[in-house]
Amino acid sequence: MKLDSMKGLKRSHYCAEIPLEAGTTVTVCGFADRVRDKAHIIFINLRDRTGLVQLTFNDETDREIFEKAKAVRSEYVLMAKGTVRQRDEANEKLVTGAVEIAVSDLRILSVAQTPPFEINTTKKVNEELRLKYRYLDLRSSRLQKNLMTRHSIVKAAREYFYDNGFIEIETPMLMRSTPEGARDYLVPSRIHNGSFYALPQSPQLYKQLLMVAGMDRYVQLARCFRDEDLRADRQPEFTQVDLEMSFTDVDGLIETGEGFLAHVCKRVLGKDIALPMPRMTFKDAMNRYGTDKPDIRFGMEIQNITEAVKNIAFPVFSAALESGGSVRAIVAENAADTYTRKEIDKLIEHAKGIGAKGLAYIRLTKDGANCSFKKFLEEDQLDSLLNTLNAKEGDLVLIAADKDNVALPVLGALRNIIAKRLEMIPENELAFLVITEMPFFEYDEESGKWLAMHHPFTMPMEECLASLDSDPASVRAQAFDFVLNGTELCSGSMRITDSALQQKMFEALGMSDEEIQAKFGFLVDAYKYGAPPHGGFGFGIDRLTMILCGADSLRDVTAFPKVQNASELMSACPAPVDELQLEELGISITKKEEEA
RNA sequence: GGCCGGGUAGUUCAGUUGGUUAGAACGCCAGCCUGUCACGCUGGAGGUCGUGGGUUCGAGCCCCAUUCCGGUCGCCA
Repeated sequence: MKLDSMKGLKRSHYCAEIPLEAGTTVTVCGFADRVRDKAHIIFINLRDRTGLVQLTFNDETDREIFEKAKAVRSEYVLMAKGTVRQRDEANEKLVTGAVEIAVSDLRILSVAQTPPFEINTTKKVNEELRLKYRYLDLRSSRLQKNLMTRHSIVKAAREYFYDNGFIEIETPMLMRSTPEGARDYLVPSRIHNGSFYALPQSPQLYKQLLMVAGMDRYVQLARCFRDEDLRADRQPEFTQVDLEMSFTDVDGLIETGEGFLAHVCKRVLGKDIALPMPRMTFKDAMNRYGTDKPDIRFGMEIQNITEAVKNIAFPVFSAALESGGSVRAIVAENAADTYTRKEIDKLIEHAKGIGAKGLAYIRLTKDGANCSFKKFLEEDQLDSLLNTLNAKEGDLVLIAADKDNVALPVLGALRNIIAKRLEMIPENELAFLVITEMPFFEYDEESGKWLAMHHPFTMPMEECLASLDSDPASVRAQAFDFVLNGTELCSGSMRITDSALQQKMFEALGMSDEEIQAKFGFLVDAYKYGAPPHGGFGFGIDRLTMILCGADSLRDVTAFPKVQNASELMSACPAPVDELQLEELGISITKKEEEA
């Protein structure tokens, strides 16, 4: 087919933004969405990123244009000039449904093969196929809407921070590898044979140095990279609203974060968020929800029933108590019908999968209590326990007896699973939560060492400084997380600006002087030249967008996402490179040995 | 690396105890239709049942291996 050119035409309006007044002349362009050929009259829905408008062609009006319209198929790229006309019967489903365009000039700018799947189908097309043809899937109104929401969020973020005195500064994408934390993506250096750059996991060190440099308030929409396994809410490259500010404290940082989120919600959703947001210490969050990122849109809090079960001669309980653990429970209201014996077994299997030795349960059906440790109960003990738990007929009680670092996360995970299953979670609610007083250290069983939970430049809380050596587990940091609907959005902290204290923290982490000098020498040196008190945080824009769009996966709010094995299906990357390229870099590939 | 789920026309799915020529809907192609809007009607084309091997007279179905996709645990300061 001979294609037309745009010559002489210029778009006057986006499809869904044409004036709804009859008689207006408009020129629109886009893709043919659906074509309805009625022999002597043809309707074409024209689609662009704003939406749809109906083009009308009549063989009596203009035979030539009509014949051209007859050739149009789905996804052809069109440009049409015509007159807006009132419809006899409006299509309520379209923004432009009250009118149509009687076309006087039609240009077919590009033809299209039949796409491998329908663009705006209600069917759930296999994601693998959609990712292979990502550019086609991105034509769907769902993904177009998500990307535009993402744009609005980014725009609102820049507005907020620019208006509050933050200046945007770009930090390097090629930087020094810091082996702490996540695995780095490495980039070989051609000039320095055998040496590597790393892609940033975050601009952490650079932004701190910008405070030493006196920039006072920095912000950046920073691309970050982590070479770890993917999840629905984890991509190997992602974007953070990254910032750092001087002459502030934890409260100042949290207020800035709150203001930012409130501004975004107002701008993007038109929603007012009540400030300040609820706060909870890390310890409370663990005790009440078994996680450092609780979803507080529903209850089912974890209860400590250690005292209440003291006199029950159930060996599992006593064993847990003897090993310094506790007995914790959740009460799932009206869950007894859904969770049959078989379903409970599945829950127990899941609990075992995440470290529990088992689970005790009490299922309160209308025929009485079905209790997994009934034979260890004396008279009245069950009633008394149920009373303590505030459990009633129809409820399901799940009990975990173990060390706190097992029992609590297990119940926390089950709490989420059950709530989802029982549809207890209000979909449209935005439950923000700030977790404060995060622990400084985290014990690594594997190496037997204490590691920095956030990062080693985090400022401990002043009252904890004395117990640095004596009781590392109790040391809390001037660090916080923002959580939304059970998803971590942001981590932030005040930084250490005192060289002596920084030295002490490195020592507590078991790092030698040589190690410190080699890895962070430039940072340690910088702080010797005067550093204002400062701190900062990074907000995961992808996750925030995902939640505000109501999407289940980051793939739905990322233009060209990676799949679970970190490859990209459309361009098929990563991919091998030319021998010559490797030679220049002095790299030879050793194939991983196949396992026997 | 472990565990769980999935892969059958272009798409979404069905496919009985292993048994005739693997079906439906949508899409596509052709014809008809002057107000459709998920248009309608008639007809047609379209299949390496993810791949490889095995069991069997016979495999979409059973067994083994493998690959791809998803979820999850480990991992993610």
